[in-house]
Amino acid sequence: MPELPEVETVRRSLEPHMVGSRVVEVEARAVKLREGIRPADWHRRLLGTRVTALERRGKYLIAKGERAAALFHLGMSGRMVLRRPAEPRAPHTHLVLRFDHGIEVRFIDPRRFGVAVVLDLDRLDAHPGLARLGPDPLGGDVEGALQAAGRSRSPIRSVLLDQTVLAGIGNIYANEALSRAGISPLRRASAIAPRRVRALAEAIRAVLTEALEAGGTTLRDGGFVSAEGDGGYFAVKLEVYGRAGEPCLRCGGTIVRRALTGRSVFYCPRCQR
DNA sequence: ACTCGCCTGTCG
DNA sequence: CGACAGGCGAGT
Repeated sequence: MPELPEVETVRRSLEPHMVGSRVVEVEARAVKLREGIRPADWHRRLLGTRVTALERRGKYLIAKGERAAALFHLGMSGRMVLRRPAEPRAPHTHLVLRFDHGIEVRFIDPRRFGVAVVLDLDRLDAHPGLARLGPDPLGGDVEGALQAAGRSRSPIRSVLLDQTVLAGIGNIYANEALSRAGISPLRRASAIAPRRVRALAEAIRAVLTEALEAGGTTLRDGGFVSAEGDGGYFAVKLEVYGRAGEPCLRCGGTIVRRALTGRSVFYCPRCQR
């Protein structure tokens, strides 16, 4: 579900409630996620710790504590929410951290593709998910990253989903950036002229910035919400994602959907080449 | 560089 | 009922 704008939205909504606060109670279920929750780790190493920072790297969130760090990834269906202890638990609540101010942070993940793991502070960079992340599209050199990947003969959509190239882009924003840049998601990365690579870099920055300002993309299923429970309203600005069969906003032609390596691409065949 | 598997939920 | 879903890594 969550890509960079959604994860950053969650980070911002959690930050004031986590940073500077102390974990006074931990409830952790031994559940198999992409990286499973080990309750003993959470109790031994995070209970009693004050959180000093909440950072995002790509689609990962890192809560740094005084003695250890907690690494989260929301996978496809993960959520982190702020709740009062008396409020009922949503199904698939796998981890609850209660803070000294009385509010709980709950990690919920029905499909269990997420990550919630305790790490040594000095071994964060050794974590396989973090070690090979490319630059952040909002802070790093997007054009340079695309140029470096520009020899690839893979379809450009696949390159944009590669987290070692740029960290944080998922299927929605890959499709949207390509729409804005007028590039077919099926085009080989190596066959994009330099000026169009520049346009794509700008489109990536723009779409992620606008989506973040909108508080992320909440589709009709309402799957994504911030930790405060708010949906984002970028869905109304989507040009192609989820719009198969609908008219292209530019040329009036029909948006098509097709499978590419198992995942959908959406594009206007007339506007995107 | 693709395919598949991991899971549950929702929509047509 | 099948198709599909915002991700990712193992295996080939």
